[in-house]
Amino acid sequence: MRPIPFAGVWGTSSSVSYQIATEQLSAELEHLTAGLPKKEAKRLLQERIRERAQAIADEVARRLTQRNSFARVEAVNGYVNIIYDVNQFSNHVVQAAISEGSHYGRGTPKTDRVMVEFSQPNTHKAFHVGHLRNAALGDALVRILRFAGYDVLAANYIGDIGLHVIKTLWCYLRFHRGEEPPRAQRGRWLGEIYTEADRRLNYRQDVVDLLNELAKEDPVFVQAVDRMLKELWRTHKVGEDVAYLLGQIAHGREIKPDAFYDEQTIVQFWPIVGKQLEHELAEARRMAEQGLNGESQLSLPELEERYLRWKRLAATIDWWPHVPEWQKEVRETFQLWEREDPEFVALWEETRAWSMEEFHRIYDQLDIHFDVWFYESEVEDEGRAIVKELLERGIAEISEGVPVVKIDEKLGLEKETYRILPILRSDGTTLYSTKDLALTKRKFEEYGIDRAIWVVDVRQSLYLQQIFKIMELWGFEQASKCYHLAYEMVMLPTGAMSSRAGNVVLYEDIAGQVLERALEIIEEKNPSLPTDLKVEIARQVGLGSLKYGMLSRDSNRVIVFDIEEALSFDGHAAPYIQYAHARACRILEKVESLPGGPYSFTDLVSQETELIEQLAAFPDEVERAADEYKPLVIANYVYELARRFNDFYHACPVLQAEEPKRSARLALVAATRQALANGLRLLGIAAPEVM
RNA sequence: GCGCCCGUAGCUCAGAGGAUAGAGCGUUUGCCUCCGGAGCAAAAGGUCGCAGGUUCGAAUCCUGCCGGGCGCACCA
Repeated sequence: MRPIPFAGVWGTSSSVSYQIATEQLSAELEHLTAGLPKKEAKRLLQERIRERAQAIADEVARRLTQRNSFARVEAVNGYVNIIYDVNQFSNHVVQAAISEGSHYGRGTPKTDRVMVEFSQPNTHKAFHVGHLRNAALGDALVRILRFAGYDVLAANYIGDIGLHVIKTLWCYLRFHRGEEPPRAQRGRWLGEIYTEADRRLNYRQDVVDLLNELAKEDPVFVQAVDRMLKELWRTHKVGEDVAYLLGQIAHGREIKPDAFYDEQTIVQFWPIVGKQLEHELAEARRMAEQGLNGESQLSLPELEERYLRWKRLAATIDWWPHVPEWQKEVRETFQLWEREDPEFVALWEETRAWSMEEFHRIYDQLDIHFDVWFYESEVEDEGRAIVKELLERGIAEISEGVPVVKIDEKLGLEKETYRILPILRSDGTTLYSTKDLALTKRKFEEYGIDRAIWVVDVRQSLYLQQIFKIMELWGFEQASKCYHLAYEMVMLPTGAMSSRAGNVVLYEDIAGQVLERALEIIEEKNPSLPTDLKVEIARQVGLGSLKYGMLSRDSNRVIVFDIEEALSFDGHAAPYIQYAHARACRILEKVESLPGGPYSFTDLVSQETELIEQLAAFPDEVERAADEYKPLVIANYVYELARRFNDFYHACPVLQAEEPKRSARLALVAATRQALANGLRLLGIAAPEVM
């Protein structure tokens, strides 16, 4: 049984006659089709079943019509369609939406308590559009589950300690001590320090990665290597390292960052590499101008990209000799944290507050709220105790000096599935897994939850399954109630975001642009509004649009974030839906009060029936979105509702209509406005009354 | 090597085993004397990656292949 998929009729449709026909005919057809070629037999079968299904449907429809309990019962293409009374049905839907108001669509209260952990930003790092996808998704999920009737706890888990924090603070102390960023910029400033730290510490690897790629993919470069190395030898006399480089590149073997005898080799070699890349690029451009294919197998954009990478690295080639010493300093800095050095802890607290201030500002702006705040720094000790316990109970063991859980082995799995998870560093410092085990235990023991949902990037999929399995091995029954809501990453047209490579779109930058654009449009469309209202509406429209872009795509699909698209408020986007809402408000504003029901929904045109049909679907869609953890369902729903409302709006005058049509249409507008507002609210998107 | 995800219109994406696969952007053409044009109407655009299978019926479920992305021991 399913709704009839035709606009304008309401009822239930059943394909049961197909099943009956198939059963009835199966024996009979076996000998009928005997001896026929397979294809023909199949066609005959299909034909007969269709005929029989139609006959059965006719009979069922005839009998149901005689009883006369429905408006109409018909048989079409073997389906039995039971059609309701239009006026009754419409009144039921419209009056429900009006009388239930902001509760329209709500599910019955459930006893399950669910915790949704999402957002999880790292302090000392930048909040970018990838984090926005997570926040929008998690927040919408919380709102939907709540509306569906669950008892929901929204939890945030701040990454306020870990290697990234240590690196940032090392870089601060080493290179930026005493610098004071402007107050509103402190969070971002820390993020930049982190990027710098990361670039410094990975510098050798980045240089070597580029060399290895060139050796592997650029035959022209490989041909020129001999000459380049001779030049290096002639000018700087670094014999052993030249031999090493030549050997590795000639034989296609990987160059290792720490295999050099002379700290200066790469420093001297780098400009020579640059000259070669520059030469290759110039050559390729010259050939392209003449419309010829160059000798290089790489495309012009690839050559350009490589040259740019070289150039970036060349700007700080003096870092090369220092990298090992910096790495050592970072380990020492980690010890300051482990020893709880008071001065260091004070610095950590201060800088952490800088990031938290920024996060709170962002959450306020986005209208995202949490019931529970967890911090990684709070579960370190608990985590270490758990590792000890797991070791004692034989679930964990020491392998190559590292405490690990060999999950497949413990579960008795032959095929490698969950593999091995380290749960503490060999030097005793904690890992993400150490802290996550402690946190998960706390969720179940202290919050009494029945289900735990993690809204986390799909790349951590294996990792989270490992955590869940360790909880199971440890004896937690709730392990089976853990669920990872995975979502794909946000990429840029130029590729994956990477703070080290310097191509990250920060949330605050894009939000700034979107707000500015939204304000411009309001200024143009509605110049007479008071300024602070314009600003507020710009926020609602701009950020709504940003969120909708994140929610209107399936979670397991990569989003390529395109600034142009984010700044466009036309078509399939939040402003379209908000605009429909504002229009509805405008009509309702013009009547003193909404006439009471029942209304006369007779002689409806298709735009009216389609709108009522969509209105009626809301409660089911909420339930489905909650069952499947899919805000996308609601995103699609509200768009379709707005679309049908716009069709109605253009086809059906409301205020000018004659009674009783006028009252019925007014009620329909009011009901639609309510459903639009409720649907948008579930996505965390505001429904402005004017825009 | 093992595992997960994606492949639908020129582009970005919806699509709950069911009737004629839908939107937006872009292109072309119309619509403000009429509740707000961030809108509406119309045209054009499809071997639903390929090949098998299950089914009365497959974009949807199963198997294999092709193409792309991601993950797999002390990052988070």
